[in-house]
Amino acid sequence: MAAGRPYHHGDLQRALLAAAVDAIGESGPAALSLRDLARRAGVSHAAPTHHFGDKAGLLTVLATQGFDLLADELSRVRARTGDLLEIGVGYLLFAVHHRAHFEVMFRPELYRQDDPSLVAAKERASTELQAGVATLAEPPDEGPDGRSVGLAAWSIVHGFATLWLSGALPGDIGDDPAVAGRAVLQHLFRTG
Amino acid sequence: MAAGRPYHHGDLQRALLAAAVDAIGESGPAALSLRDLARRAGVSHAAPTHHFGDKAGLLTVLATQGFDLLADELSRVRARTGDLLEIGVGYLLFAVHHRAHFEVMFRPELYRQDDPSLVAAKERASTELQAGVATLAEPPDEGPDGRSVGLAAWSIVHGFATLWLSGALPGDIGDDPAVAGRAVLQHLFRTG
DNA sequence: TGTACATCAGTGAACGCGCGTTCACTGATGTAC
DNA sequence: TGTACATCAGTGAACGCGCGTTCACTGATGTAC
Repeated sequence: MAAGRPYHHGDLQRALLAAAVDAIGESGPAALSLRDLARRAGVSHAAPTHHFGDKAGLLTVLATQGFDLLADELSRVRARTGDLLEIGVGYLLFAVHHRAHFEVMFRPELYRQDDPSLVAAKERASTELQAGVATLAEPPDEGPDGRSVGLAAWSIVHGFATLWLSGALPGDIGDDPAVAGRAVLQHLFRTG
Repeated sequence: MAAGRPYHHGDLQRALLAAAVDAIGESGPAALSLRDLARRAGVSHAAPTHHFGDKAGLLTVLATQGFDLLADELSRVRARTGDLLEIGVGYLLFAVHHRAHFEVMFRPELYRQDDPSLVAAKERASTELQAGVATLAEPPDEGPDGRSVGLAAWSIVHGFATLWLSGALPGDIGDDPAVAGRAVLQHLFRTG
């Protein structure tokens, strides 16, 4: 196999994305540099340009992947449990297990918000979230702000995930985000 | 007054912090450079080092200011209304009106988390938040996770603020965060 | 009221670094015939 | 089955840029006597 490193990498695009996940995990998305990714992938520093054009191009792909992964995860949990609380926990676990993706997804200034694949992936995730809210046994009162229940669900779950990732939560909250999250989320979701 | 720019600035520390707020508002905290701040303050590029040492030093001061401002704001709203929903709206408005401070506060990798002034300011804000939760008419059930009500309140408010700032919320939500926020927060806080 | 001196605040030149981008190139692969 | 050629993927040298940091310096201020 590794007979002196072939000229062609074979799967450089994927390798660079994986390197980006590692690098973001270490120093955050803003500190990302294409030269560093090339180094991690064992490739010349000009190679990434070939695949992504520039940093925003790479992060657009990463964000798109992220929204797709999130939509998949939410869909899976909904099919399995049909329970909004568990869908919320799924969102939380996605943020913790795909931290790099999650951080990029919610810093839209880092990528191309009008990219068609990105827009599509974002809509898939958004649709999934709404479908989750619709599982509530007691549907929200209708009217102009009927959707505010969905925004409340999204807010509490997103807020807990963000606070967890930033390390702002009390130190004795434990290290299992699912357990800690469920205890918190039930205060909103117990109505469902 | 401005007779040919005096050698001494007079209040450079404050001027640099104000410049930092502007710069962060434009490009986020990660893109901050001390040389840029010096330029904005009309001072040589080596001057900031004199006051803050390095970038983390400056951001530590900014984060400390932020936690102090937040504690002040929460305290004021609590004294005026005694209502957790309004305290939540106060938190939201702080995030929107002091966006640069807020963004730095919740990216602890950017500053010195063990700085004594910072720790003190953070504790003030945290204490205020707890006092706010204590205004709930119906106190939460006690036991090991009695504090989870407070974490739920913090999560929903922090999540809505974060989503608002990142532009992730639906476009037709309007441009008044207090109105939009109140509609969402009441789903959690109506019990109080 | 005056003088001497210490301290403080800001200057500007210099350095080395990592970055993104460009460019002519070369090695590898795939396809037409 | 073989050959020619187009296309694609990656190279490595070069460039200019903004950055943080260091350093000897100078202008301004405050204080002791």
